[in-house]
Amino acid sequence: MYHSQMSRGAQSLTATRAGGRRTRQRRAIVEVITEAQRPLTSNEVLELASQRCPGIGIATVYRALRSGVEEGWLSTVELPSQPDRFERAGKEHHHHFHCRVCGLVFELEPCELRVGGSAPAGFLVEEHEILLFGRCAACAQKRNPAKRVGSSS
Amino acid sequence: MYHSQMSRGAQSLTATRAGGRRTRQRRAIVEVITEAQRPLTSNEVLELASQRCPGIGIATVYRALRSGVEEGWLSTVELPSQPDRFERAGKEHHHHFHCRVCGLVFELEPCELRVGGSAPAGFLVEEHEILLFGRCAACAQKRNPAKRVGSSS
DNA sequence: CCGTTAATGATAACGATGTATCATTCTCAA
DNA sequence: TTGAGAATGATACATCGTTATCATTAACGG
Repeated sequence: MYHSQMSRGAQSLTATRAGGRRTRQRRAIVEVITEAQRPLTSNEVLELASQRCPGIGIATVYRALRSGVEEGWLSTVELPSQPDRFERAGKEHHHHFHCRVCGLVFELEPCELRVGGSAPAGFLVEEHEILLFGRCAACAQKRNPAKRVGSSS
Repeated sequence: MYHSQMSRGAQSLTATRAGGRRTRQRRAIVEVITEAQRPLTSNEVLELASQRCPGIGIATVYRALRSGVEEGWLSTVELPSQPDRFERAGKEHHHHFHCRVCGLVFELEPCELRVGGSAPAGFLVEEHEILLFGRCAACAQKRNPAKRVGSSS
């Protein structure tokens, strides 16, 4: 083990491949995010990825999410008083619906609203965010009976 | 000091006044929030109230904010990745503008948008929130020269 | 196959926000 | 005026989401 090729892999390659090594963990993470039809929290990613890749750790999830955002294929969905969620980047401009019953966040149809004019004079609107809160279809159905509208007692 | 009225204030009054005792601190807190034309964070409240009431502590601010919300005269303004802000309750339905330069949050004009239809079928929209991000008038003006729009180098 | 070294997983540490504790001060009804 | 106890201020503590540390594992170019 101590001859000729000691200096083999030394400083040979400079481009280790954009996106890093293809590990089971990273593949699982990319898959669950791609297949989810809604933005996922780090914990949701962990749980889903664990099914395909048992033993995967939360640190790995955070690392993959962070580099995904840096590499540009992931985008962060921030809602008030909620942990960050992540979805694939590059979709059409859209907003989200937060179900207060099950806590899931859903994507809404692409948004063509122009809100520039709603700010006071002199204000420069660079971006807008619209959030809807309520019950998703599943939860609205489940809870409907309990939600009767004020018939006397 | 140890006669007749030992049992005076014992369990005499049940109604200590809704809203509690009128202290300098609470008065200062209510004043700064009332006078501010925008929602304030706990720290902003602390700083502003400190001017009228030197030595006031952050715990007092948090306590007053919490009971203000419980009593109903204060409402919480939550934006993504931001600490809670507080404004007087009871205003017309409105939204907020978050200046990315100075970080201040401003109230927008009352909102008459109806967004019920934008959710998928079966979804029940109970509330909506609109956020604008950009530069407030002051910051837009200050930074304008630096913001030139892509004239070659 | 081999070695370099990036990636992993367990977990400690972190920063931010907010709450609990507790001795002291101050309000306010009597 | 008085005193019960609400409110205060200093600060310890709790929580949450996330990042850093570090020894171990494993991807992959040669």
